[in-house]
Amino acid sequence: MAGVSIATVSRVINGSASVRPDTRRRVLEVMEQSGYTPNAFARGLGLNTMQTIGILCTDSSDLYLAKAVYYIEQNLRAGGYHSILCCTGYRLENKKSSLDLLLRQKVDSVILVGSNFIEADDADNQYIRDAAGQVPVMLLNAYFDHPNVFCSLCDDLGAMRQAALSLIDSGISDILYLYNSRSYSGRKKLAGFRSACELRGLSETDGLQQYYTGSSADVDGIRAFIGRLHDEGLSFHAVIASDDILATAAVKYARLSGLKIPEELSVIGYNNSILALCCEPELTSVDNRLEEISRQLVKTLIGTLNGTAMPPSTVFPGRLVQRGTTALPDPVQSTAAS
Amino acid sequence: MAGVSIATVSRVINGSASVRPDTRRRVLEVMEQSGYTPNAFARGLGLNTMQTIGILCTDSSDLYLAKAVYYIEQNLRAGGYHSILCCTGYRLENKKSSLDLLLRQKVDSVILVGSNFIEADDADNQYIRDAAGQVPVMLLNAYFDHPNVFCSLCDDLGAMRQAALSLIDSGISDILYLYNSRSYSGRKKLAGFRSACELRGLSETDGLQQYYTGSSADVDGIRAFIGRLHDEGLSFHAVIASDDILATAAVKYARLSGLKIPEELSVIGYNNSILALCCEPELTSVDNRLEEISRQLVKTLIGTLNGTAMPPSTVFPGRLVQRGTTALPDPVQSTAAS
DNA sequence: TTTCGTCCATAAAGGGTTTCATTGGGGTTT
DNA sequence: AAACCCCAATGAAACCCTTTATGGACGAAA
Repeated sequence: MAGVSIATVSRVINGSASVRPDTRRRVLEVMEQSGYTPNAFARGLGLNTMQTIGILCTDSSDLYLAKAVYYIEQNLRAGGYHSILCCTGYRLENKKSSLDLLLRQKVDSVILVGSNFIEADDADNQYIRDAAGQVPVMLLNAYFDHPNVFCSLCDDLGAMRQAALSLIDSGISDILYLYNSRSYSGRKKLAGFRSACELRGLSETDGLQQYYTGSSADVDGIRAFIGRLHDEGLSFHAVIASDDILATAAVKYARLSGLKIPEELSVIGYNNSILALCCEPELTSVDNRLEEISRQLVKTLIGTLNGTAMPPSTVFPGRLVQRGTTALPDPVQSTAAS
Repeated sequence: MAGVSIATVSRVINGSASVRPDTRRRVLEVMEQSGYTPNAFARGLGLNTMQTIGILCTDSSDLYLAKAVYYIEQNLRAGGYHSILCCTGYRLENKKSSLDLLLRQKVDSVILVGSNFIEADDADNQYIRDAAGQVPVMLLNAYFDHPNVFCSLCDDLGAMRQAALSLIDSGISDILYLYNSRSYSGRKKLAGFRSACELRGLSETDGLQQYYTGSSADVDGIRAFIGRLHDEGLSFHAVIASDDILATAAVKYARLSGLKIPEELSVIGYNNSILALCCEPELTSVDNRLEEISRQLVKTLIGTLNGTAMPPSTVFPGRLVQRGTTALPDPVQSTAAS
């Protein structure tokens, strides 16, 4: 207005139609000196988007998921999107209602992080299909085959199989696989462990798959659990865990039992988190490429929103990072935790 | 419309003016069966708010800050607000531009989490004052005296003083205080440590304040750093660290040097994080009441947004959680990590 | 002179909220 | 019982601030 025009300002802001250079400059000048800022709500109303993505995370205080959220947010912002975070916990009802909340907020898409039970009772996943009817739905580290649902994940099964194979091929055949059955990824990795056993004809080691049912933060409880397994006669010379906390507890168990690591007990964790570095000795752990997975997810999302056809899923291979809790022949370099 | 009215629907939705009960019911009924959802953008335009709070976090992948963000989000959502997350890193420029981004997005308030350097060069804080001119600005665990700026924090200084006093009074006078000088809270806690030394006439122990300048995630580097300090002739029988990672490294140092914990070396960490439980022995650590601080912050925020006059700052006392790395007489109970 | 393009202004959505005016019913006064 | 008043409930319309479709003005090329 101060300058000369009215809706031309809009064209200047959005760079939509052609505006004569000096007109553009004049408008920008006035905008500058008057401190004008376009109203985001009105803009949203007109464009029907506020460039906002909903991140639906079960528990962003979890070490691993927090990193996921972090990477996602970074990439989203770099792509010009805002992230609205929503922590749902693990109860289905809360997930549903939070998702509704986000959709009512008119987010452009929803990213599900740390969603367990994706394959549990398939009827439980109807809410995902419903959401996919409205916006593209992105799944981090989970697979779900449905139109308008996109996934970016690590081949946890393969990575775990590889880790188990490494141990077996180094001569250790009694391996305790430790996981939390409530965790979808824990079960997925279990399949990888089983696969490795079968490949090497160790099917009789089935008895060495144990799940821990307590709180995943109760390190000492986990340690005691392992101790009880041993006392009950279970014999094992290696522990593979579905996350670094469980593995850390195994290391503590070994220390308190006087077992030498890795001579008498090898331990492999998962996620390659900071916990792996806090261990003494440092923990061998599987790096599941969280940063790459996250980046790819956002890349796929933005491509989709721009109308580009994107592959419905991308899978990255895992990577075993060897440190002090194993003595594997494989000359994998030790690397900083991700 | 389907029912009978037009703007009455608005009243029903907002519960603003009085609507006859049966009319309300009829409207709700139609809304239900027609699957009507008010358009969030239009709503925002009319009300000039979308009930959204910006969380400006330096690094939400940090164990401690991730928890902070988590608690804040939980409380905000319980209060009917959405959280838009923005990770800025530690560079001032990024903080400023991210804050602008949020304000342009018309958030109702901004919460700063993990903002170091709050008291560094005061000119650097102008952006906070500017923001406070537009919306209430909330500071988690930092103090800033300015109109429309509200703080909720733990008395880290006092808590650290108390921790140091406990050690000193148990007979240990050569204490190494370990921190990262880039961290605002690390310096604040240093003041607490100094205060304790002065109170007990231990001013000559000033030499025992050491800061580590490397990456805070490089546990082994920190351990080596402590080793060098020792090799250079520094003698200490206790380590107090400004976070649990540093303390964990101290424990690793002791183990590798063959020092018995706590007989030959006592260690106290800070934050009472999961790392404290992963340590062997478990780490004595200061709990700085993150959950309460966060809850109070959101409470203050929502009160302020509702027009209630709120205290500009609330301070919680810290709490020393004693575990295996100290042998203090103080009969404080061991507690689960927060 | 006509035609075509470029640049810009006018005006119509976009979908709610809110003020204001209207209606009607119940209680009070006479 | 009639007149009056007041208040609760509702509808009509202005408003919030952009975007975008439409069309007009103007200059250049044919």
